Amino acid sequence: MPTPATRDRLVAAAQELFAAQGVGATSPRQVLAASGVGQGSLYHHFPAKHDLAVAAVSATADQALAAALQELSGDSPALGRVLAYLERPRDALAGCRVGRLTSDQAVMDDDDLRATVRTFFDRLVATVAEVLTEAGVPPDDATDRAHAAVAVVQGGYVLARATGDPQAMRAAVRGFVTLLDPTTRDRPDDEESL
Amino acid sequence: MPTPATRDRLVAAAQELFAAQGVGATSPRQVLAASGVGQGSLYHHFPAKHDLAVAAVSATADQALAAALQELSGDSPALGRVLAYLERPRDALAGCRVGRLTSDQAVMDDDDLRATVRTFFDRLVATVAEVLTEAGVPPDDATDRAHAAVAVVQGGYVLARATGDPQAMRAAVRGFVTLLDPTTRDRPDDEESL
DNA sequence: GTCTATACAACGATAGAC
DNA sequence: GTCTATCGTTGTATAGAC
Repeated sequence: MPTPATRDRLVAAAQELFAAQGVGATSPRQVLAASGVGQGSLYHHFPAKHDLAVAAVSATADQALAAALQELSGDSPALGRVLAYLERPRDALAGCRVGRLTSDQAVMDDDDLRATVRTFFDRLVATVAEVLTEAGVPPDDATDRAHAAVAVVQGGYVLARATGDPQAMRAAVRGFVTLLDPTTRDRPDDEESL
Repeated sequence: MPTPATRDRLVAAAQELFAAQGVGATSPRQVLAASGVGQGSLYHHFPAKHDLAVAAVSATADQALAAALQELSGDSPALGRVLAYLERPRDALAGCRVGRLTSDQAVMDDDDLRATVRTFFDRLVATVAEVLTEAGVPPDDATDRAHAAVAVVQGGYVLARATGDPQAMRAAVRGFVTLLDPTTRDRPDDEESL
């Protein structure tokens, strides 16, 4: 299909709008305007808003999960990979594109969308737990710490958005990392330090 | 004023609806229906939805902050007070009434509402940091760990809602607590254990 | 497959009687 | 101070020509 892929333009526009304002707060009309497509085309490709939302949210979750799994895999030391995931530079003020969906009523009321969000976090936490186990943490502790690690990042987004300060997320991560791996205390901060 | 306080009924109904569905997703009409008040009464007390939202969100934030500060103050050992805050039983699937507002576009687009949310978290984090300092943690670490503690709770809400499992929040808190205070490892779990 | 035009409900807000 | 009735706009979705 050599077509300019109207469908892909719609999905991409929906992903951006969903990330910026949430699913429930984004209207099909806005997606049309942002993508430059006509009314009928949208409803040709996606019979209802639900169908567009499923396509866009799935794409966003897939992309986010792939990025995280990328960081968590590899041959470098296991604990270092977890630290890399925790300390990855993030657009803290924008919030997590997947995590934010948990307070979007339009998402939680839709079985398909809720399942997508659930799968993302189930896999993310399970992977972090595996890597921590590989790092020598006992399995039970690894599961709890994996939950804590993912929660610190998600909560860091909340704090950063609430206070309007991206440093709030960095402080939260730092507070957790220095407990998880005390040897990081004397390490130079390798991120932008503004 | 011996009146049945129509205004209070409106604010209370708005608080519940905001907690359940968010601010942007709640219409004045729903507040009317839930409170049993007439159209004109709402707009008599609150000229616009913004005014009702400010009253309801402020009340919710005030109540939530008072509850947290209550737990964090007192004469018991400082570290124990932080643990009490972290481990307090929470309705994890409902989400944080204040934290969830950070992904509500209607809130973030309103200067007054955003300021209310910000003040809540600024004060909460500052108080946790003070108590940690009182517990003997160096000031810099105390600030980072306070951010981490509040973030773990907020992220615990996200995980619990995402997975549909209240235990996800408990796992996240446990993962953080055992790092923050290793002596808690051998402690019996004093909460309801499903 | 894409477009313009339109339908119908719910939104936030106002008017004006009581 | 409270009510019912209504306004103009935007939401989701459909109709039907091209």
